[in-house]
Amino acid sequence: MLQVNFLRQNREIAKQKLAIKHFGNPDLVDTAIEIDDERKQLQAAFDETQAKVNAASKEIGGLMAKGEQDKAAALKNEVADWKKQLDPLKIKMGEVETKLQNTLVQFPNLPHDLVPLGKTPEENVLVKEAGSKPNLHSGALPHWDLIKKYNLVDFETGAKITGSGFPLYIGKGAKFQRALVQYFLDFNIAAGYTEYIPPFMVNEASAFATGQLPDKEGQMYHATADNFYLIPTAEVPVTNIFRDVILKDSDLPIQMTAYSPCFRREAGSFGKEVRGLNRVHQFEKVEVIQLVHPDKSDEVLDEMVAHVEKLLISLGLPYRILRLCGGDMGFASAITYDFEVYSAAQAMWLEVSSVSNFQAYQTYRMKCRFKDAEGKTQFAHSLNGSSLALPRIFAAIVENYQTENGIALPEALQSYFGATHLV
RNA sequence: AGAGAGGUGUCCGAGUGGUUUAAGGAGCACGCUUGGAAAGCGUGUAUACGGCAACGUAUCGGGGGUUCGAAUCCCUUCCUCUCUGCCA
Repeated sequence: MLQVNFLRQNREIAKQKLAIKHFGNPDLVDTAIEIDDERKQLQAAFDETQAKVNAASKEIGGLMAKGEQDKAAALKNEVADWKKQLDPLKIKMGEVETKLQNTLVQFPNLPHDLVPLGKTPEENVLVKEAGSKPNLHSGALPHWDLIKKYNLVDFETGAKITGSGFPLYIGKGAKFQRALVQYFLDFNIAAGYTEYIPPFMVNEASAFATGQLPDKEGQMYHATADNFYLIPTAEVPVTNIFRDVILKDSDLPIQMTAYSPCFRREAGSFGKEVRGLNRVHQFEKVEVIQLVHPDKSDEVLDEMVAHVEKLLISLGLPYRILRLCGGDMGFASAITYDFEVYSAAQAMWLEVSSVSNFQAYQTYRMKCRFKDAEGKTQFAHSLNGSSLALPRIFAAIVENYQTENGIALPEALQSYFGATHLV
C-alpha cells in the first residue's frame, strides 16, 4: 500500500510512475489527497470537542467528590450537548477513513527507476541468457508423455481424487519432488537463510497484509467454515511473521526460507501453456524472503537474483533472466526479475522463479517497522523470490535430461535422490 | 467439542466506575558517584494520527455497547492455560 503522505509530497512523480504500470486512473492520486484533507479536518474538529468532554468529565469527578451535585449536574448537561456534535463526527470520520483506505489499496506499487516501459510480456528486457540447450535424441518426448511412460505423475487419478490440476506423484516421481525440496532448502540455508515451516492456511488479516485481499480472493481457495485461506505461496505466512512488529536496526537483514505446497485457483487458458505440469492448482515451492534496511534493498535484490541463478546453474538447465516491464509486473512489486528455464522437448521457456523487491509496499500495509540508528521508526523493505517452484523444474529436468533409455539427473541432485538416474 | 481460569507497557505485576496523568518492580539508555566496576542516587524509556509548536486525540487482545466519565460494567469475537472428551 502506498502512503498518502508520499503521494502528497510527490504528486506528479507518483502519477508518472503509475503510468509506467499502466494504472488507468491517475487522478485517483488527487482523490486520495482530498480524502485525506477531509480526514484531517474531521479529526481536528473531533479532537477539539473530545478534549472538552474529557476535561469536563474530570471536573465532574472532582465536583462529585466534593459533594457539589448541582454543579456536576449542570456540567453534565453541557457535556451532553458536545456529545451530540461528537457522534456524527465520529461516524463521518470512520467513513472517511474507510474511504481513504479503500482508495489507497487500489494503487499498485510504484515501479523502480530500472523498470522498462512496456505493456506485454514481449516487452520484458532480456538481461541474460546462459547455459546450453541439449541436443535431444530423435523421438524425445515432452514431459507429459515422459511422466506417463515412466509412471511418475498421474493426472487422471489426481483429477478423480480432487479435480484437474491436482497431480498425483508416484514412486520415483514423488521421491524426486522430495529430493528437490530438500536440495533447494539446503542450498538456501547454506546461503544464510533460516528455514521455517509455516501454517499452510492463513486468516484474513494475513491475507490482507501481503496483498491477496481484498482484491484477489478469487485466486485463493477459501475454507469458509473457519474463514481461512489456503496459501498461494509461502510468502504469505512467512512474511506475516513480522506483521505488527517493530524490529531493532541490528535485527536486519532477516533472511527466511520455507517450503510449502501452494494452492492457486487461477482459471487458466487451454493448450500447451497449461499442459502437464506447466500450470496446476497445487504445487510445491521453496521460497526465500528477506526483510532489510531500505538503503539495502537494491543491493539485496541483486544478491537474491545471483543466488537463484547459482541454483539454476547447479541444475545444469539453460536459463534466461528477464527484467519485467511495467505492464507485466505484479501489483505489489517495485521491480521484478523472472527466471525461465528452457524446456527442450516443448521448445518453450518456462517461468520457474520470480524475484521481487516490494520496498515498503507490503511492510507499510502490515506495519513491519524497525528502529534505525537514530531511534526513529521506519518501514523495512521486503523482498522475495522462488528458489524454486518445482513443477516446471521437474518438467525441464525430465525433458532436458531424457535419453533413449531413461532420464539422467544433474550431479547436484544425485546424492539427494540416491541415484545417478531418475529412471 | 464441553466446563473453568485468564489476556494490562520491553518484561513481571497492581489496579472492580472518578487526581490512574496505568502504581510498584525489573530491564535498557544517559548522567552523578567511583582509581575501575558493582551498589547507590537522579533522569529518561510504547505506537498511531492531528498540530509550526505548546499540546491534543486514540489505544490495557480485537470489535461493539452502557455512562458526564470504562483497564474496571455489559455483549461479541480471537487467543492462552487447566480439566474432560475425541484424535495422528
